[in-house]
Amino acid sequence: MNARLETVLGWFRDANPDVACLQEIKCVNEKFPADAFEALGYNVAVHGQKTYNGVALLSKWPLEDVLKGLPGEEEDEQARYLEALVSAPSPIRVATIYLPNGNPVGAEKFAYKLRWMARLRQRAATLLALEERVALCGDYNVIPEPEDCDDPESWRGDALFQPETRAAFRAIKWLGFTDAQAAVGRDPHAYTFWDYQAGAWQRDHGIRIDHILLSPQAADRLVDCEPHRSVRGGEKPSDHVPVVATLSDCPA
DNA sequence: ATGGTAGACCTTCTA
Repeated sequence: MNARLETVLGWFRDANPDVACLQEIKCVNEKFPADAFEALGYNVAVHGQKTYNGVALLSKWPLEDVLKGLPGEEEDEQARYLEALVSAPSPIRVATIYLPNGNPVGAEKFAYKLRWMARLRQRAATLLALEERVALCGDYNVIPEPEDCDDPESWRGDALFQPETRAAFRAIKWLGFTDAQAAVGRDPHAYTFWDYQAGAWQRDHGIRIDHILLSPQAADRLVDCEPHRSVRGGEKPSDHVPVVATLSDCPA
C-alpha cells in the first residue's frame, strides 16, 4: 500500500469514487496512510495486519456499523474482511473482501479457503435478510468460469479454479446476489488481474478474480461495471486493476 | 521448460 501510495492517489484523483475497497494493504492500522485519503475527502476504516493481508474501506459519506473480521471462526486472525454502512442519502452496506488464495490445493491453505468461503456465505445470507442495498467487493481469488481466464488448462490445478472453489462462489451468488460485471452486457469477462511474472500483462494472460456482488436492492440501481484495465500498464502498477461499479440514486 | 516478479521483512513467505 505505502509502496504504491502515489499510484493509488493518482487513480483516486482521476476516478473520484464515492466508495472504495482496498485489499492487501500489508500494514497495521497505524501505518495506513489515512491522512492522505482524508485530504481527498474520504472517511477511512482500516482492518490492518503486519506484512500480510489487511483491508480498508474509504467513503465520502460517513461510515457506521463498522465490522472488522469475518464472523464464524474465533481463532482466525487474518485481516481479510471489513464491512460498514455507508450513510449516504441512499445508504449502502459495503464489505471489502480479501478471500484466501488457497494454494496449494490439498493442503491446509485450501481447506482454510473453503472454510472462509462457507463463512462468507453465512455472512452474505445474514446481510441479504436485511433487505438493504449491499455490495460485497474485493479480491475473491475465484475464477468463476473458463471464460474468465486466458487459458483454462493452465489454471486446472490452481486453487482459484478448483470445482469446489467455483461451487462455493456460485453458492454465495445463488443466495440472491448479482455479479455486477457479469450483469452488464459489455465485456462481462474482462480480466482484473495479470501476474507480474512471465509477461502475463504483455500477453494478456489475465484472469477475472475481483468481483462485486450486489443484493437485489443494490442491483436494481446498477448502471455499469467495468475494470479499469489501463492502469495495469501504468507506473508502479498493482497486479490487480480497480473494478468500478456505477449505481444510480433511483431504481433503473 | 515448474521458469518468472513484487512487497514487506528478518534473509523467507505469500501471492
